[in-house]
Parts: sequence; structure tokens; C-alpha cells
Amino acid sequence: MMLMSLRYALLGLVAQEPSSGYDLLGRFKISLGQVWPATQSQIYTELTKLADAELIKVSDEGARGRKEYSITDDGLAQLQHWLTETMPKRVPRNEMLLRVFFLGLASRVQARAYLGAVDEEYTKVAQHLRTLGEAVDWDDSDLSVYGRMAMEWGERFAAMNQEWARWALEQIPERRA
Amino acid sequence: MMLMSLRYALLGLVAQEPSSGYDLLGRFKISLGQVWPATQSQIYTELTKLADAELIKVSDEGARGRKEYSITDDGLAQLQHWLTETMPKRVPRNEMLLRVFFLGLASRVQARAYLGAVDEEYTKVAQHLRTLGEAVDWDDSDLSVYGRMAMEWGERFAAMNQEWARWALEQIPERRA
DNA sequence: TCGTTCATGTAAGACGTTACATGATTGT
DNA sequence: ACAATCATGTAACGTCTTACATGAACGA
Repeated sequence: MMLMSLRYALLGLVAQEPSSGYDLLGRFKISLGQVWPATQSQIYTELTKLADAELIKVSDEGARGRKEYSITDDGLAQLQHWLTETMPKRVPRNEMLLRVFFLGLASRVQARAYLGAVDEEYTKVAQHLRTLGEAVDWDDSDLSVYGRMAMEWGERFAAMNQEWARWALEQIPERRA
Repeated sequence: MMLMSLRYALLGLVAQEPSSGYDLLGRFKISLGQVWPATQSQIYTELTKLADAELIKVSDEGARGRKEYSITDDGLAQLQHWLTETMPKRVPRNEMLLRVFFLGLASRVQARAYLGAVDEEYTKVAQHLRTLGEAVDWDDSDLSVYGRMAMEWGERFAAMNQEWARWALEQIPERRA
């Protein structure tokens, strides 16, 4: 069984609101792209496939060749199946942790520098998310509720990484014991 | 600039200890694979490329066509550059969170079931990591120190996800307010 | 008119997964 | 003898990234 998460990401966005490829590109840039990145190339290619499979259909055509897609009944059914009947099975890749495995090949100073950089990085992410969260005015719509949930996860993830990085730094004494 | 994390994962493992493809496959299965999965096919293909690029070399040949690789000076230099001079730039994909974005398309009952399943899933992961951590006897070698660091990250990550899932459940009242 | 934004599409290549294929060695 | 394990390699296909290519419409 193939995974095709991008497929469901697009199906989900189109289900929330009929959109063109260009619209979707923007929505990936500002929100979804932090959770499931996709390039312009990928989006247009997948939209064509989705339309061929009749999971979405062109519901409107506008200026400059704009094609607005809407979800079909079939598409909605598949989306809901994915959402409620399946669970993620891929082990997520983590490049930051991959380096930790090999930190023994660098000096203590370098290892400490790395962990310090991780701490700093997530401090920035945390700040960025806080700013973003304050800029949005959340209401009690589904989009707000679940959007905030994703945002909260991001904040907790950033905090967890910071705390871990600081803890990890303490495991490597600056000078040999 | 290409990313090639698998390349560095293999370089790192070979640097820690000269290994055959088969050896590496085992090490991915028990530890690294939780952070950076790789299949048998990928490992053998990449080892050939690495040897062609002279970042590793065949240092021993054994029974059954076994080829043991060791890292070269060039390979070690590139590995250390990656380790100390570069930082991850990819946005990690998160299929679990992707679904959260679209939970508004399911019923409250289904949304709650999903978050409950996330909680359960990470409870299992947490237990598994605890068991694993107790089974290993950690010493004060680099491999132990940094291995434990990665393990600690996993435990904190699992705990964070559990706490988040429980918090998220509270955001969706069982009955309409 | 001229730069920016809107808008779509394709090609090449890197990276990842699944499946197929083969055979030697070891232990019972 | 036979099963399990050790050991390597390739093919096909799917997914992702980078780059190329084109042009209409809008606003200053």
C-alpha cells in the first residue's frame, strides 16, 4: 500500500475550500508547509493526478488559465477513510538526532557547540511560533480549533527540544572529569 | 547542495567500527533506524557509491562474499565537516499532525478517537523505550553517552506527544457546548 | 511600459520502497 | 539433508527537489 500523504494534504485543503494550485501553494507556504512541505512542481503534478482519478474536479475557470478545484464525493470518502481508519506508519526521519549519534567523532567543544546551536535554533522557532500565534485571531471554528492544536504541538515540540538540548549539554562536561 | 543524510549515517557507522553491509543493516534495525530508516537495498547501493567516491574502502573480505568497509581519511573529513559545520535544513514531515489539520472534516467522536489513538500509540512507544533503556548497560564511552542522549530525546518526545494528545482531547468536548 | 504577481506546466535527477534474485555457510 | 542465517546485488516504481519554460493580468 502506497502512502501518498501529499495526496491527502491536497484533498484536505480542497475539501476545506475550493482552490487553485496557486491558492494551495500559498496555503502550504503559510501553514501546512511546516508539517508537510510540498513544492509548486509537486502540487501541480499531484492535482492533475487527483483530477484524473476523479477525486477532485475543476469547478471553475478564471483569468490567466486559473483552474479552481473542488473535492468530489469519491474524494471526500477517501479523505475521511484516511483520516479515521488509518494511522501513520512511517518512522519520521530526524536529521538533528542523526548527528547526535556521531557526536563522539567530534571534540567535546564541537559536540557542545552543536547542542548549543540546537538550543538556539529551537529558541528561535519558539519565538516565531509565539509571534505567529498572537497575530492570528482564533475563533471557535473547526479551522481555528485544529489549527491551534497544531500550533500548540509546535510550541511544545520546540520547548521539549530546548530542554533536551540543555540537559544534553550538562552530560558533556566542559573539561575532562 | 544535495542532502544525502543516509550517506553520512553510513559514513558515521563505518567510522565508529569497520562494517559490512550486512552488519550495518543490523545496526539500522536496532538503533539508527528509529532516527533515520534505511532499507537493505538503499544501504548496499549507497555503500557502492561511497566506495566509488573513495570515502570508504574495502578493508577486509570474508566468507560468503562479505566485504568489510573502513572509512578513509577523505571520508572522515567529510563526515566531520557535516557534523560540525552544517545544520539540518529540511522541515521534518509529520503525518500525525497533518491529520490534525483536517480533523474538522470528521465528527467530534472520530476526532476524539484519533487523538486517543495518538495518546495510546505514544504510551506504547514510551514503554518500549523504557524497556530498551533498561536492557542496555550504559557505560561512559562516547557511544553510550550519545546513544543515551538519543534515547532520552525519544522518551521526552513520546511524553510530549502524550501530554499534547491529552490536552488536545480536552479541547474537544464530548458533547456540544 | 514595465515590473510584480498570478498562474500553470514539464524535465531531469536524487532519494526511498518493495520486490526479485542468487548463492555460500553454519548448525542440527 | 535441511533450515536458518549470512551476504550481496539489481529492477521497477514512487516520491521529492531543483530548474527550466511560458505567458496573462494588474498596478504604478
